Amino acid sequence: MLQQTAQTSIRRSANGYLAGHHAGEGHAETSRIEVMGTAMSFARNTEIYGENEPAHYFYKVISGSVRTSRILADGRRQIGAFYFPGDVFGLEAGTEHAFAAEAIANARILVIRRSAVTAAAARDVVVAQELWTLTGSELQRAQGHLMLLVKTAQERVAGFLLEIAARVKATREFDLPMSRQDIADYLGLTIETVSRIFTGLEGSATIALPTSRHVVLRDLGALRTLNS
Amino acid sequence: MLQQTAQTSIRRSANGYLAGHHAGEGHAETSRIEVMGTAMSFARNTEIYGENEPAHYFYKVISGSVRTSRILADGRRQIGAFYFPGDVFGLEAGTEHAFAAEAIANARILVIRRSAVTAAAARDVVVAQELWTLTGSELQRAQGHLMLLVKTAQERVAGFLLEIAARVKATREFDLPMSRQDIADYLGLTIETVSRIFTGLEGSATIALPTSRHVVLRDLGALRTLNS
DNA sequence: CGACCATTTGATATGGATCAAGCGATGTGG
DNA sequence: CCACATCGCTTGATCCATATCAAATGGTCG
Repeated sequence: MLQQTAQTSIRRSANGYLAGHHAGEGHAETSRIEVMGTAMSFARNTEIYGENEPAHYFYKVISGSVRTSRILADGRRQIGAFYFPGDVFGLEAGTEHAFAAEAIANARILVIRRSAVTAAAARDVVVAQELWTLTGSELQRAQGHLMLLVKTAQERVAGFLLEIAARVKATREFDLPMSRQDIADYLGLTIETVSRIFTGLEGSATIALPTSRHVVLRDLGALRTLNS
Repeated sequence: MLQQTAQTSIRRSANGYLAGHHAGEGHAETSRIEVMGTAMSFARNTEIYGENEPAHYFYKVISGSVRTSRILADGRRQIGAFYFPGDVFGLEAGTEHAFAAEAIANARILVIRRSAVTAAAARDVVVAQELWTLTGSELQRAQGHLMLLVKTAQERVAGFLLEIAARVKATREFDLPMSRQDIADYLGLTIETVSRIFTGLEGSATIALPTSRHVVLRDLGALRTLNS
C-alpha cells in the first residue's frame, strides 16, 4: 500500500499540468502525460508497491533508482527491471501489478493517478499514443531480457554492463546503484557467479572496478563481443 | 518479406469491417480493431516476418499456430511466444520486429495494415484502448516468461504444460503443435532435457503421452505444485 | 575499535548440457 | 507391398558450467 510505506514524505505538486521531463535532467522530450502528479520520496529498500496490489498509479522516476521483482513461494526472486531517472514504470495494463517495486537507492518518484491518465487518453489521442508507446518499449525490454535464457553467465554479465551503461547514459564509467544480489536476481545467476565474472573481466582488463559499485568499461569491443 | 513467402495464398476479405472473432471459434469478445484485413495461408515452418523487418502489419491467428523467435549469431535460438487461434501478434511498438514469426503448423493468418489500425486509433478511443490492452497482455506474458530464469527444468516444463493447456483452452488433454526443439528453445533447455522430463512426468503418472505430441494432464495438482 | 553487511575467494557438488546411439513413425522409390 | 532413408523423439554415458557451502576480506557506521 502506498499509504503505508514508511519514511515517505509527500509533497503535492502544483495543481496543474506537469511536463513529463523533470527539472535538472535535461531530457529533451516533452511528455504529454500531463497530469496531476505527486512527488514522493522512498528510502532505500522500501516498497513502492507490492506484487498483486491493485494498480492505481503510474510512476516516473525523478531521482534515485527502482527495481521491480517477483518472488516465488520458496523465496527465489526474479528482478524484472531496473528504472532510472526519466523512466516510467508500473504501467502494466492489468488491474494488478504483476511485480513489486522497491527503491534501490533513496528515490523521488512522481506518482500519477492511473485514472487521470486513462481519462486524458480518452480525450487526447496523443496521450493514448504515448501510453501505447511506453508499454511497447517496456515490452521490448522484457523481450530483450528473455534472451538471457540462451546466454552464458559471462554473456549475461557483459550484456548487463552494456545495458546499464546505456540506461544511465554513460559511455565508459558509472556507478551501479544495485547490489550484487540484485544483479544476480536480474540475470538468473548467483551472487558468487556474478562476483567471479566481475573479477574475471577485471583480470582480462575488460573492465575496472575502482570500488565494487563503480565500473569502468575499458574494452567496449570485448564486452560487445561477449554480448553476442 | 511478406510478399516473398513461398506457398502463401492470398484471399482478400470483404472490404468491410471485420469482427475480431473468427468463424467457428465461439469467442464472445468482439474486437474493435475493425479494419480491412487480408487472410493469408502459411505452410508449416514458413516465415511470416523476419527479425528486424519493418513492422508494417499486425497479425491475428485464424487457425494453426505460430511461434516468434530470435536467433543469436552462433545459432542459439530463443522462442518468444507461441500464438494460437484468436491471438494477435506482431504488435511491438517499435518500427521493426524484434522477433521473427513462423507458422508452426499450416496456418491462416489475418494480416492487418498497421497504418490502418493506428489511423483508426487516432479516430476511435476504443481502438486505441484495445491496442494498449493487447500490448499490455503481451507484456504480462513476457514478464511471466521471464520467471523461467529462476525455475528448474522440471518447473519450466510443468509450467509450460499448464500454460499451453490454458492457451488452447483445454483442461486435461490437448495436442502440442510444436516440436520438442521448439519447446526446448522456449524454455531455455535442450531437447534431451525436455524429453527426459516428459518421460519422468509420465513415470510419476502426472501426465500421459499417448503419442509424443498428445498430452493428457492426469494430475493437475502435481503440475501446479511443480509450477511453484 | 568492534559489529555488521556486502563482496570476494575457495572447495566441492550437481543439474542440465553434450555426445552418442537406438527407436519408432512416416514417407519414398523400386 | 516392402526395403530403406529420414525425421523426430527417447535413452544412455559422461562432462562441465554454475550452484552450493564455507570462510576470508573489506568497507561503513556507531
